[in-house]
Formats: sequence, C-alpha cells, structure tokens
Amino acid sequence: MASGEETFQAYLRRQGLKTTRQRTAIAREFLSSHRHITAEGLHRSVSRKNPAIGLVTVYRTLKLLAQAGVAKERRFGANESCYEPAAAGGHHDHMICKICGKIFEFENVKIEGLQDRVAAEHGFLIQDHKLELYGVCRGCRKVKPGARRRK
Amino acid sequence: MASGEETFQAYLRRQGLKTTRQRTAIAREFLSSHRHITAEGLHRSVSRKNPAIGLVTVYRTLKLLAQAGVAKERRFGANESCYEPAAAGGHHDHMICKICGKIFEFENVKIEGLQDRVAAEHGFLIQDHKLELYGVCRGCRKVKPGARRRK
DNA sequence: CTTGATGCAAATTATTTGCATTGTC
DNA sequence: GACAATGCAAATAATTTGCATCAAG
Repeated sequence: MASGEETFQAYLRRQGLKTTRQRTAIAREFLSSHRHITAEGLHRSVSRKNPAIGLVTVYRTLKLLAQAGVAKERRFGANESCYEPAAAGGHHDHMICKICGKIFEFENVKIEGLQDRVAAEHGFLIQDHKLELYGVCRGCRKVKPGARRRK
Repeated sequence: MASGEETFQAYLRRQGLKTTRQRTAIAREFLSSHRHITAEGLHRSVSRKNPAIGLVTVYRTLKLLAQAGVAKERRFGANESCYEPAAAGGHHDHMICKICGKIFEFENVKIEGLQDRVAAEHGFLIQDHKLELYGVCRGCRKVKPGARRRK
C-alpha cells in the first residue's frame, strides 16, 4: 500500500523527473489537506511554511499529481478547479448545497454498478466518472428563507 | 406545453426585462441548435444571420436563458462552459470520450432513483445533478493506439 | 421619454508559457 | 556539469464590467 507521496515519487522517477524540495513540500501539504482544495488555496497553505514557493509551481505540481493518479481534478459549479487526493479507499461523489456552498461526500456502489452497465451497453469503457448532486442540504432546509412572500 | 422560447419570453416579462431583437435571435438559434454549444459557438451561428450581435450579448443572454430554466450550463473537462437546451423530455447525462472528445448522451431512470435515495438518506434536497462518465468510446476502442510498447 | 439593452474596449479571473537562473541527479 | 525545475513577468483564454449610445415599453 503505497502512500500518496510514495506513489508520486515513484511517478517522478519513472518519468525521469526530479524530486525537488518544492514538489515534496507541495505534495505533502496537498495530501495532508484532505478534501478539495484550489491551486490558490494550496499555495496559501504551502506558503505558510515555505514562502518562497510560487503559485506557478503549485499549478505545475498539481498537474503532475493528477498525472500520477494521486490527485483528482474536480470542477464544481464554480469558476476555479478543485483538486482532491484520490481516495485510497474507493471513489466518492459529491452533494453541493446551493445555499451554503458546503460540499458533502458520499459513496454508492449500486450507482457505480449501473454506470458500468450503461457504459457497457454503449460499448464505452469507463475510466473515471463524476456525479454531482446540487440542491439544499439538511441544515439549510430548516431555515426556509423567505418561503414565498405573500403580497 | 410552453416552448422554450415562450418560457423565455414569459421569464423576461415577469422580471420586467425587455424582449429585444437580439435576445429573440439568440434564444431561437440556441433552441434550434440541439445539444451542447459554447458561447463562442452560438455567437458564430447567430452572427451568420445577424452579424451585428456581439459576443457579449450572447454571454448575457445565455445567462438569462439559464435563469429562465431554458438552458443548462455544463462544464465538461474542458476550459469553457457549454450550454444545452433543458430537455423538455427528461434529464440526460453524458459520456465523454477522452480520445476523440465526442460526447454521448444517455438516460437512466434507475440511477436517478438511487440518487434520490442517497440524497434522502442525508436529508438533502436535490434540485439538479450532473453525471459524467469519462473514458473511451466504442469507435476509439477499436483503434488501440500504441497498446503498450514492448521494450 | 424613461429605463433597460447593446456593443465596444478595458478589466478580471484562472491558468499557462517564455526565459534567465537555480538546484538535482 | 547537464538538463530539468523554479519563479518572475508577460501571455492566454474565458468571461465580465464600465460607459456612451440605442431602442423597447
């Protein structure tokens, strides 16, 4: 069971790329910051301990992490890309609350099974998938904002 | 059964917005061009008959169409947003081929049922969802590019 | 005739690239 | 020591906004 960091290092070696101080720092920070983070956000985290690292390097390293299979790029409704560590323990999907913006994760094996079946019916080979449910989360449902103003 | 165009007009009136020549032209073109189109692409189409309409207006109108519920914004792996007419006849999802870039549509009621169940378990109210399968389509599977070069 | 809509150019945002310098292998 | 990696600034790409002018209600 290779840790994300090991997988990344192995990928670099395999590709004849170099293991640099900044790549290691970025990868480590990324892997320890569970759940979706933006390039900008990751750069902020990394900068705390390592102010000399540039945003550009974070972008480049995130791309490498994705290629290594350690990071997954996600793009929710927003304008900027999020990355998240590729969960060692299986794939998960997201529910995004349109009110508070919170993102909830879930896993459902049956849905994945059906996806496989649909793909098979079309002769399509699935490599990856994204399922996002947009709506209102439990917390925000309680609030009932406005509830249709009466004239 | 209101056509997309009628729905849009109604939305404009309801919001106290104006029905302009360009909005009508853009909406009509959009609705007749089935399946995902980018702002740029739609502008190209519209320009053919109506060269004076600016790209900016297309962007603004697409946003209105989305608010009116007539258009759905989608964002596949790519960098730019696609819009597609909100299918009058039910929701559909997408399979995107990573090789040739083609996008296939499919519909699966069982998956949607499971989504509802998962959401319910979390007290989440679904308003919309996106399911995208990324992989290799039938056509591209036949080609086998490279098939792991032997050293 | 009032107020929103358009179109242009300029601004923003997210991301990428050119290039001189630096650090790994 | 070679050659990839970094960081800066500048370049792109997609989209948005300010503003003077125009047109729908």
